[in-house]
Amino acid sequence: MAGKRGYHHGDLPAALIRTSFEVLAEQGPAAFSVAQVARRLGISTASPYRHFRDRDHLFAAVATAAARELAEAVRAAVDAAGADPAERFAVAGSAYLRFAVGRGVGFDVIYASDLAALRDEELATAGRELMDLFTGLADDTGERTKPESLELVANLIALAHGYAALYRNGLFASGRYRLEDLLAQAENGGRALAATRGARPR
Amino acid sequence: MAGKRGYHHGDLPAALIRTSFEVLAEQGPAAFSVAQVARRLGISTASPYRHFRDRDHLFAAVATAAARELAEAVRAAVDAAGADPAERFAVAGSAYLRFAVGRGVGFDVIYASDLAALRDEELATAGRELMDLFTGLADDTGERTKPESLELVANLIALAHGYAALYRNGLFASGRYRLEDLLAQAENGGRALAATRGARPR
DNA sequence: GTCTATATATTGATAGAC
DNA sequence: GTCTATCAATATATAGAC
Repeated sequence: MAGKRGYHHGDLPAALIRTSFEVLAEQGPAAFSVAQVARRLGISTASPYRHFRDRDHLFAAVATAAARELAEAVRAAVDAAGADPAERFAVAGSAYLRFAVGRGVGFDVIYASDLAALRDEELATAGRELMDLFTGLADDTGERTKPESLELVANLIALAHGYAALYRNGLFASGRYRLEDLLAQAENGGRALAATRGARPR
Repeated sequence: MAGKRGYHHGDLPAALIRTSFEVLAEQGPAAFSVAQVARRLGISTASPYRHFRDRDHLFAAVATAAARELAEAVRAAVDAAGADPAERFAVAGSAYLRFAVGRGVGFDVIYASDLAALRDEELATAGRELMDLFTGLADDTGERTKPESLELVANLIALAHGYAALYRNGLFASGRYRLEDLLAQAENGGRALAATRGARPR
């Protein structure tokens, strides 16, 4: 397959998304560029525009894939965590952290305000399902009103995302911090958050 | 002062730092550029290089100023919060969030790994004092070993920074979230974190 | 469907005039 | 100490050949 001379790809759109993840993992969202992705694939900088209208449309496709993969990673981690709701909730936070660091993509990309303007249906759906996953885990931790559940989710996401952001560049990037330790800390934080009001049905 | 023809400034270095804050507040660290700062000040793009060796040295000066102002903002908020240690700790988190959103600068800039290579003594000192402030507040919340205190600080910072990052771009940037609500949520989160093991001397 | 070539914009940084 | 002018990178995006 793809044995002819010149530059070919069985599935360039898929290859573009895959390579975009590589760039994001190594340099983060801010440094992401269509040109760099094209260069890595050994294709011209014009080729991506045959498949994605512009930078943002490629980015949206990457964000959609990321939302799905993140949801899958969280589900897997939670399933492996046992039955205790607070534990499952806490593990969801560390799974987020691990994914965001490893892939260079987090909620900042998946829910980026720039991408919201695109009104991409697939991305919106993937994003909604991802949020539903987290709110479901929060609901299981105790009797809560809907706003209380949402606040709990927001706190967990903020905690995990903050760790990820500061690990990539900032306070925890100095080399004095090991990711494994931060994962454990984020889990402890998640447990503390889950322990607030109503954690166990009264 | 500065009444002569042509472009003058009583204190261009200070004006560069001030204007840098404006750019950061409006566009964030990723979009920060020397050229844009110069444009805003109505000076040539060459002028800043008379006062700062390069982009990173200007950035370091901004980060230093930010570290000091942030420490001041946290101190003021904490002083206004009363005597309860857990409350003071929680308020420090929301003060961080408010500052990071308003100024466009947080621990990602102040402790940026790029700037660490500069070995700027003033920045290092300001950064250390900022961390000491937070660890002091954490220590007051209960009997803790040093690693436990550091973990508590890390959790608070991550929580607050995550909110700030996602408010600027991401989950909370959609317009459906009000900053005041997020500030309250971050404070609740801070209280939950402070309530972990040893929050009150046993 | 991919390429070459190009137009346009922005950036960081320097040399040299005033 | 500020300016004009300039260079080299790098980016997005398009037109047209193959």
